[in-house]
Amino acid sequence: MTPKAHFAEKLRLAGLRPTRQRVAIAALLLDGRHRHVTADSLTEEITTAGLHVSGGTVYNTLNQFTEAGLLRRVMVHNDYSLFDTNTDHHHHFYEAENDQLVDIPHDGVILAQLPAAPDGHEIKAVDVVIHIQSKNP
Amino acid sequence: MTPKAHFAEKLRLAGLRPTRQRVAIAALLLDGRHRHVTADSLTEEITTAGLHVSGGTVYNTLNQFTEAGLLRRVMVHNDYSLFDTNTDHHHHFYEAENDQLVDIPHDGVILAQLPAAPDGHEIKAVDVVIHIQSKNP
DNA sequence: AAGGCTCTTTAGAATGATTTTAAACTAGAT
DNA sequence: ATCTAGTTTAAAATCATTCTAAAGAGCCTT
Repeated sequence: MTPKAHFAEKLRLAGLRPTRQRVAIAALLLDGRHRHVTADSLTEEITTAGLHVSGGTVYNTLNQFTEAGLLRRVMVHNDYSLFDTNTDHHHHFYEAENDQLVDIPHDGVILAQLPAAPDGHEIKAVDVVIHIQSKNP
Repeated sequence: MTPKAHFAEKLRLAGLRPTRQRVAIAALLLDGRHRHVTADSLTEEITTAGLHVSGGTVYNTLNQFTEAGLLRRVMVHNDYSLFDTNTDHHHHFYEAENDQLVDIPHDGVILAQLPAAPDGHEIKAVDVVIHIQSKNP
């Protein structure tokens, strides 16, 4: 199976029509490497790859991939959106000084006790962000 | 001590010059009630109180109060900033459907094990957000 | 392989929260 | 009362993201 066909199939399974743009972005983001991207950094990657995708489509695609569970949105500040290509259950260190996000392995944080969700609700996800700063002395 | 003097003192202790606007906002936000506000909802409160503070100052003040530790910024989405008047260590339920944020009592979530911070770094804060959704059946 | 229907992409305009600006103002020290 | 640095103001600017209307492309049916 060609790589292109592989990603097209992946998109179909996710309920997304495999357009040229979505396949190209999937090839960049869904190749198994674990990293964090922004609309901006992704656009750079696309350009570097000698391709062009309009800004609106980059945003749409990131949102659609996230909704489809192919990406995960990480909340650390309100400046712009961050997406994690690792959708496995894991948490993050965040260093505000350098706007640096680092994955914490799955077993690095253990939640011994979760509160019950409010009546009529269920837990969808648990996000843990550990804010860190460089030590002074 | 008049209420005004009380809040002025509180601001001085936090390293902020107690201006008319900051004292007014402190009186609204730092009275001990635990709640979540946005720049917008705060502006409404100010108006309801028969006062006026310019938009820029509302934003500046929220940022300054946060930096001074009088408020806490809560990260749940990238649409606008949320501030918590409760600065004690606690976590949140977040229901995206209604953009509803609910405090979890301090002992509701227990982190049994924290990972060590990366070399040369120390942990500044641990934020836990439990995303919830209403149950279908 | 052509037609058609719907979904998608595009460039550019629009939106909206937040920040910046430059001038007017004020808290607090002298 | 006076001075100065910090603050407030209204308005403009910024910037990530979304929206728009028209052009394009999957893909199903002939």
